[in-house]
Amino acid sequence: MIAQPTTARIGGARAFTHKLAQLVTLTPEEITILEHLQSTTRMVRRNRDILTVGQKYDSLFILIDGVSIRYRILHDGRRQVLNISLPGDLIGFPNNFFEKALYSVTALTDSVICPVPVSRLYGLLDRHPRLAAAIFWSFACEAAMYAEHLIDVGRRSALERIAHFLLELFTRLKIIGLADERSFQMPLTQELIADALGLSVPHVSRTLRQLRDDELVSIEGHMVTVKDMDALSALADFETSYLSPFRLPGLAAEN
Amino acid sequence: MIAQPTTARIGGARAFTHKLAQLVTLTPEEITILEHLQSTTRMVRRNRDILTVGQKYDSLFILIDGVSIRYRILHDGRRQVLNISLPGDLIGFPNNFFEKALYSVTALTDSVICPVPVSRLYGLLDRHPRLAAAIFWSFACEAAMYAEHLIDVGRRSALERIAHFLLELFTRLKIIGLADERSFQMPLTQELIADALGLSVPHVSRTLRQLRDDELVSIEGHMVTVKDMDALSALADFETSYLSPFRLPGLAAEN
DNA sequence: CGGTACATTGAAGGGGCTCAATCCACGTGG
DNA sequence: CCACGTGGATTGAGCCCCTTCAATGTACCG
Repeated sequence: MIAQPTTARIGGARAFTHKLAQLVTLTPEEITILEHLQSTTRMVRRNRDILTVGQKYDSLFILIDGVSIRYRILHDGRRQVLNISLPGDLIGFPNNFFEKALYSVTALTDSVICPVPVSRLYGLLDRHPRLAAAIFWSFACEAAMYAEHLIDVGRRSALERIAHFLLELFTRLKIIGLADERSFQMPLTQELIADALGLSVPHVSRTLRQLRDDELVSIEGHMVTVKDMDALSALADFETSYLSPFRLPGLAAEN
Repeated sequence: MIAQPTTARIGGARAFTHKLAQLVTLTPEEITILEHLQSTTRMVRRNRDILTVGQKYDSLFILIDGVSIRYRILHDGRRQVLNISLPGDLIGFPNNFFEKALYSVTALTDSVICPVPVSRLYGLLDRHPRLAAAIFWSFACEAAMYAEHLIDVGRRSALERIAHFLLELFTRLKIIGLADERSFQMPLTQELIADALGLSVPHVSRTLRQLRDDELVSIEGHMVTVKDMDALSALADFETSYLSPFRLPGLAAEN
């Protein structure tokens, strides 16, 4: 009833630059640097690892195109999806700051990524602090998503949880121009939604049905449409401020 | 049976410097800078906010002494504790990177904090990149704790969850010198443990009893002793690598 | 000595799980 | 063009882990 990852790509080459540009007014020079950062890309096939747990990495990756998940599998096979990366997201935090990657990251669709050596980032720290700070902010934003995710699984009912999940995904897709006014393509299977939200697959199915029965959303194929944004937001205790730009303290755009 | 926050302080004035020193070999100059950073401290009473949701902040805070929690309360009163800060931890990430603080942080014990203006941090970026990177790493470590926390509430049973929680707390306290070889003082009430792990208070109580009955831990007053580290770690799927220092890519200590 | 805050224990109920069958869409090959 | 295989979604029955509600116990404190 919902979705399965297809080979169709989701994303756009300018998502990363576009996201940072919302944070600080980029100078032409900075834009050039960013574009240059993204000049060498790599293709990753669906279901292949972008990062593998236990490996050592010296680069972060900008996800140019595609959808990927970071996850952990417990000894008995239970899986927890930790987060979902969309085009324009940075992959590898906090993995790359440890001796060995703590989690695997797998591409759900054929994807395009762009490696960014960490040494290069440290170079940015020096010479382009505003860019570095903007990247820094994107980590803060990711941490905020973690927090909301934690509230989801810790204290929200299945119905609230899925409502919140749909709204967050919708909002993130909209920010990068991959959602319509009120609808979007669901990039995840119900099994992945279950593993992200700490639910079982049958219960995800039942809960989605209830959201439809309550006329809060409609689902046709992979297309999810928010029918009553206010009611859904109220149900989920959702508000967008943790996803949208915001400010860089001490770093007002000088121009 | 377990704990309640007392007025007794937990912590030590050098915890923050000490933690960073484990990351990079600090030069005397860098140590001086760090100590200078922590020169002006502030007292916060038990049950007072260190940060309040919705407020605007231009500083991070180093927690010198005491224990605090970051949390969110939903409209109907359910609470999710997002993380627990111990002496030496930085408070205010990611809160201070948004226009308004997303969550409140409350002191559980009388605490000593030290404000660090964000502009000061950006100054560090420039002139002392190794220090800045070490601080940066502490954010990565916090993100890793978020991830483990998410696995706790998403995919671990109550027993596994509490086992993991105890081990993480034990390990963190040990790193800052506030735990013995196999035991530590529990700084949280069962209600706080419940709200951190997405459980009810009675079930926390029952589950702790089971851990005692199974001879995995013993609890006497506030004192928690790990009786069988291996069994407890196996139960919880716990290993310390996400908590302990590790490496700063591209930033080997030059001396 | 009574009050407050926290912990413990029990009984009953429910939300979500497990297990299992069925259904459906789609792609592939004969 | 159809048969079949596969991955995913749906639905149902029964159960269990954990919750809720409520009472009791206990330490500490003014």
